[in-house]
Order: sequence, then C-alpha cells, then structure tokens
Amino acid sequence: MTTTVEFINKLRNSGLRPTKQRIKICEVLFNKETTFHFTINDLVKIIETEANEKISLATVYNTIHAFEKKGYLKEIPIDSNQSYFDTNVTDHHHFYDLSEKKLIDLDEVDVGPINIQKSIPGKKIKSVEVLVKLDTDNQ
Amino acid sequence: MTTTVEFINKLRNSGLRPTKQRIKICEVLFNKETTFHFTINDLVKIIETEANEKISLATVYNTIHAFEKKGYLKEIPIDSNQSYFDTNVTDHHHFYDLSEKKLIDLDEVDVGPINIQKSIPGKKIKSVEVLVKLDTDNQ
DNA sequence: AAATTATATTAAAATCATTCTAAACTGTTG
DNA sequence: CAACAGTTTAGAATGATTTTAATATAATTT
Repeated sequence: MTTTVEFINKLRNSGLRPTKQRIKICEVLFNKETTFHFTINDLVKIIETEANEKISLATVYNTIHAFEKKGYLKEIPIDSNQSYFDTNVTDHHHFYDLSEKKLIDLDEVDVGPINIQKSIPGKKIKSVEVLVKLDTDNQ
Repeated sequence: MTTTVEFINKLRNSGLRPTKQRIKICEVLFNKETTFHFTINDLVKIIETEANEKISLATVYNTIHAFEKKGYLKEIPIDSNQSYFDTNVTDHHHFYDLSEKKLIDLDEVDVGPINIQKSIPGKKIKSVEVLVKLDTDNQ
C-alpha cells in the first residue's frame, strides 16, 4: 500500500508535477498487490470504473508515455494494433496467448541467460526481450 | 530465380487463386537474392517503383495476410504503429535499431538455444522470438 | 467456349489507435 | 498572490488497417 504522499514524492522526484490526474493513474497502476499488463483502453476503463473521474484520453497517453520514459512502465513488443504496457519493470519476458490475446509473465529464470553472439558496429544493446507465443493445445 | 509458372503453382497448391496481383507480389517478395523486412508501406512503394502496376492497398493487405497465414511470410513483433513482415520464415530472431527503425536478422546460432522452463496448462508453445533493441553507442 | 459460380480486386468510406492543437487550467516559485 | 511554465482538455487531425459494395476475374460446369 502506497500513500498518496508517496506518489506525490515519486512524481516530484522524477520531475513530473503531481497533478490530480497523474496521482490517480499512479494509484490505479501502482497500488496493486501484483503487477499487470494493460492497454490504454484497459486503463481508461479501469479509471472510469475504479475512480469516478474522467481523465482525458490525451492525458492518459501523455502520462503513460511519461511514466514509460521514467522507467515506471515497460512497453511490450507485440505485433498487435494496440500497445501493451507492463507495470512489472524488472527484467523478464512474456508468453502471449494468441487465442485469449493475453500476456503472462515469464521470469528471466524460466528462460535462462541469453547471450547475443553478434554485434552491430556503433550500436549497443538496449534490451533483450523474449516473446513466447502460445496456442491452444488441441491434441 | 523463380519463374512465374512456379509462383502460379505455389499459389494454386496453397488454395490461392493466382491472380495478376498475387503473382506480382510474389515476384516482388520472393524473387530476391536475400530475404528482407518490410512494412505494407514499403511494399506498396516497391510495387510502384519496380513494376508499373498499381495494386490497391486493400489487395496488398489481403495478400500479405493470406501469405502470412500460408507461412510464406512472418510478422515480426515490434511495439510500433506499423506491422513489419519478414520473407525469411526460418527460425531466427531480430535486432531492432531504434534510431533507424530498421530490422536486422539474428541467426538462431547467434542467440543460442532457448529452453522455456515454464508451461501453461492447455497451451502449447507456437514460437519463441527474441527481439534485441539497439541504441546508438554514443560513448 | 459460353454460362455459371465463387472468389478477388477496387476505390472510397469507415474504423480505431494515437497524436496534435490551441485554449483553459493548475502547480510552483518568488 | 502574481507570474510563469508545465498540464489538461475536447475535439480535430493523422495514419494504419479494415470494411463495403460494386465490378472484375478465375474456375467450374455446361
């Protein structure tokens, strides 16, 4: 359980003004027992349900991108028309359930170390992400 | 070098009518020395340049999706607003150059074997894809 | 090889996620 | 509290992709 004051400090410390909207989004995203995955659409629905506030769509986008830049969220690469975000920002990978269009965390430990044996001159590796696509096992 | 007749057979054998448009797209995609990555936009431009035909955008989309379903193309999962496709359908992975928004192949051998140590009941693994994001190495 | 049928192509409109705009608003700092 | 910079907002704009419904073409039947 994180208090509102702590979110305010978190925001201030990262150079983001603690506005009503940003605090509300913090509460929705970071006041959960477990981390989770969401699309912007999901988030807007959660805000409408969980809170009785309406936050403009543009603000939700701005805030999520700001949080991503600050490292509070991670975008997950999926060949989908919507962006998926993860409140779990530790190094880990994902299952993607194709039939249910749902993401499931995959600990680094469950994948093992990955050593990229190739390099591109002038470029450095920023991240290594594994996506494991799942199908229904209709045997 | 693949002849038009071979493309016609390929299409017919997979239950796709060999239309003028599909054959042209086959030629543009599969008559290259090397495999490559493209977006729909890229492809449309290539068709306009390489051929003097105009294929409707809807047809390009339909064809690419049909080819993907038949396993002649692979969609590459990237958190981008455009879909990327690959004419290399063998098992391999990718670098994604963030500054140039370009994909580079990464052989399975350059990544090493990946053994997923977790399973989801009722689901089976369909694919394991590694995306290595690259940044400019401004040291 | 004409007639029939099933499938594909097309341009344009529709849709949907995301970004932009410019006006109104709100934290922050002195 | 005044002034300023940073934020929020609704709505418009953008851009990728999908849908529509009419036309065209390939395959099948006669």
